[in-house]
Amino acid sequence: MTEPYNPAAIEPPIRERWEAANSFRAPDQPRADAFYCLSMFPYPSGHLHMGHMRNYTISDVITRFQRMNGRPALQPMGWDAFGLPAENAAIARGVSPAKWTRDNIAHMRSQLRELGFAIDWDRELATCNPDYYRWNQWLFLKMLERGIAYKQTGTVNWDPEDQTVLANEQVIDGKGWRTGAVVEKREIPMYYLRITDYAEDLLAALDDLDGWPERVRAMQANWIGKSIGMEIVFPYEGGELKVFTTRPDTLMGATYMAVAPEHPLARAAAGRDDTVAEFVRSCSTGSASEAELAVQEKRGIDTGFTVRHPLTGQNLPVWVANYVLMGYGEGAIMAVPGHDERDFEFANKYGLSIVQVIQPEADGHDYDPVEWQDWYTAKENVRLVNSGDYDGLDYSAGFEAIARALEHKGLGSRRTQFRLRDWGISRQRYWGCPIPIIHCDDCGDVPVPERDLPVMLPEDLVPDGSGNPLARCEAFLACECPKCGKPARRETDTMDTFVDSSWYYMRYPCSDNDQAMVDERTNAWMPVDQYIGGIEHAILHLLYARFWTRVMNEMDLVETREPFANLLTQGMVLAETWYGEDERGRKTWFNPSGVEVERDARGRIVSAKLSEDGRPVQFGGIEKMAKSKNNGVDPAALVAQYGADTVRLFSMFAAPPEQSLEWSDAGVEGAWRFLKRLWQQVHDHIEAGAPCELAIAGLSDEAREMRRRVHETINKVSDDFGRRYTFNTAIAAVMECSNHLSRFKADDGTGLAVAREGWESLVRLIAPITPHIAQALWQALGHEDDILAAGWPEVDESALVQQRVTVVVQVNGKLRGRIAAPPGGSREALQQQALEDENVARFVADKEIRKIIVVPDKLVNIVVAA
RNA sequence: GCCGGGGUGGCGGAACUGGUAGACGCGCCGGACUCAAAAUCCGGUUCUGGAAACAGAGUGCGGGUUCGAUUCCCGCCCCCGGCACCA
Repeated sequence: MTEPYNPAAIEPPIRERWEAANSFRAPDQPRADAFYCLSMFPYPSGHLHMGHMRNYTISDVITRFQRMNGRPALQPMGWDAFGLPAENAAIARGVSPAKWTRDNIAHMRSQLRELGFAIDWDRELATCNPDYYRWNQWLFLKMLERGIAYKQTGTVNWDPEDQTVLANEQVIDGKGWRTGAVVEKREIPMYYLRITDYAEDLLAALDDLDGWPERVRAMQANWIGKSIGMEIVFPYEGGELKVFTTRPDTLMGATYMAVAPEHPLARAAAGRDDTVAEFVRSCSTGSASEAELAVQEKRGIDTGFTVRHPLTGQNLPVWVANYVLMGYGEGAIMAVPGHDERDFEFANKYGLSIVQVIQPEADGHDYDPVEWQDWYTAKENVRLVNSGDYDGLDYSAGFEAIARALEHKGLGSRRTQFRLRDWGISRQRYWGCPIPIIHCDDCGDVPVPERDLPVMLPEDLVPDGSGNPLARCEAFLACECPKCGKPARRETDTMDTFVDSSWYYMRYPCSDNDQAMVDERTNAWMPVDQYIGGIEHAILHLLYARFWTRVMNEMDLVETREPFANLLTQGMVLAETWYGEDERGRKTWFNPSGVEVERDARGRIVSAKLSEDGRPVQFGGIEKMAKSKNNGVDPAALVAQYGADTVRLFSMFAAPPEQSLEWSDAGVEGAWRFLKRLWQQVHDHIEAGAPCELAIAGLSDEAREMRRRVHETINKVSDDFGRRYTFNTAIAAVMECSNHLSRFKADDGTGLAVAREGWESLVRLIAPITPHIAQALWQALGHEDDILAAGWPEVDESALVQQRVTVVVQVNGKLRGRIAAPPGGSREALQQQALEDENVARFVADKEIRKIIVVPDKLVNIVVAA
């Protein structure tokens, strides 16, 4: 009798075996074909959640697949350990962010170990450790020297009650999350990194990133946002107003100017006119986030200033408008309400004049200055009108002629503008990497000398939500000016956590080096062969990492300029939500694990109740696992119940990695059943007796067909793992093949040999997904070695050849029959055979055959007259 | 608002280059085993009609290209991700 599948008994000893043999240690100096497989490192929030579980299973599957194919592989792990949640936990529980974070790391590390991931733990790092963040500081100082880092004012959300800078996330409906006070925008000095100097390169290099999803490249390209246009000068008494436009061809349609509330002209107007001042002030409340700004109502006020049109000399009024962003272009626009939707809306609201300057070449397009139409912004098949000398020109000729006229007058020049802004890295927060700057009354801002690094973050402070505790920590603040030696104060801002995550992958290969940020081992492993992480990081993190790598490359620290050769963006993990309502309609959300569902004969949900007390609950839809809807499923509990392999199997089977994944307890049961069955079937096979040598020549038709299925499966699964990364279909193929193998009658030595080849193949094919059971079965099949070293099954091409193929027959594109034919049959033979099919003949009858389409070995479509 | 993605049975999904829509799994229905239940095994399962053979319909909605469209094109609806201080 076979012992039933018991993961609680088999998994721990197998993990101990791997650990004792140091199986997952990657070499320091890898061979040329070595594979660097990297997952985005987790924020140590407390517990491993399903998103982590999915992410790390994907990278583990890829790592193990590469290892089984003979390539040395590095799969490291670390902790993105600085950040806001630690401060929130500190506020809520009075514990220091350092302790909270380190406890979380310890807990999550043990959770990861229980999942059997092939991680090289010797290289583990945490960004909150001084031996990591000192290199943030070191590189920041290098950037300052090179002018890549600089200081300038920037806008932040300010909570006037707590006297604290708020993250966008902490601003809810324009109010502070803790105080409810109306949030103000504030200008404060900050450090910036000149990512815009790299805009052209970051954009152009996207074309070569063919290992990245097209959608991520598109998002990055749009984010960088290259626009070719002109800088145009509108002169006025005592100055000139500069604007950037992508449509100089519409210059003759400019009827007013609009400047951002922070623009110098707006300030000047506010200084002499209280109404304008009041308006500018009103623009300073509310969130600084762009999404908020984009949906707010367009408002504005006339400054009373006018500027002269550079070509006509006509006076144009200057307005302050809340839809003009100070951070883009010049913070001022020439408004062409006739052909820009935002200007159009604004002009209609405030009664400003609208002039049509574009007209489609085709007839039937009337211009309506009240109702917006899409063609108003057209560049193709249009001519300029109401534009004086430029009438009749098309877009490019108009652009060219107006550009020349402006250049001739010295009132304009061609320019490329990027939407991308420089990266502000200053955060007015405690739990982050200190910015290594000292403020001296005499010498100003002085960089901390390299020999004094790291600037250590005190770890015993407990923030309370108002201000930055560093600003009250005398032990941290007090220092001497490195230049003049007088008493001075440290900078209390810390760095954006995106700095930490911009280079951690270059540190894993050399995480033990206390003399240098990176070393030759980094070059040996970089670039990352496969990077895996959430789609939500498609723009910011990935763009900053690409920028940071370029900077390090130019400092001769690393050889690579692009950090990630291949990118896989995994979807979110979703789950059902269930709620009950009280008399007042307030909802209470219940975890799906405590809900029992009743279904009708079709399988549709009839009703649901709490298993605890039978109270009825309502279905609230499928949503991202989150605390707010209480629909999180704890991977640790499932691992305890089913073992790591079942949880890994389900999370890879339920959806392809790029799509969102719907968690389902019943689906987990299904995965569990499959493993139980596989365990039983392999043991049944072993008990059926010893196979003899596999002699391919004398196989029965059934045995040959069985072998064909096995090798088709090897073919399919290898492609799914190696090229497509569709683990769900790989698993389906293994399941399908195991269904056939278990039914295959292997009653003699030859049959057993075919079955043995099949089971040994399947066990290895599933090993990257469910490594523990695969290892146990591999040993049961008589192998002593680690399955990682067992090699990947090879396809026997000769086994794939089919005796007969099924060809479908359509009449007018509708399926009417199937015929079996020898492969490689001629068109004529297939046509003939198709027409002889009884059902096909019924539909063709005596109708006139117009055409017959034949796709060899696949399909015949007979087109007949209606 | 802007940028990107998605929508296929009761459910998760498959169909990779325009060629059998629904692989695989869940759920449900029926059967076997059992005193019974669980577990396990066998069969069925897109919808409508039909005992069946088979026929008609069907991939968010409306149109188009094609011998043939889940796949390509145009218009629309809904859902999700990002929007620079959540990570």
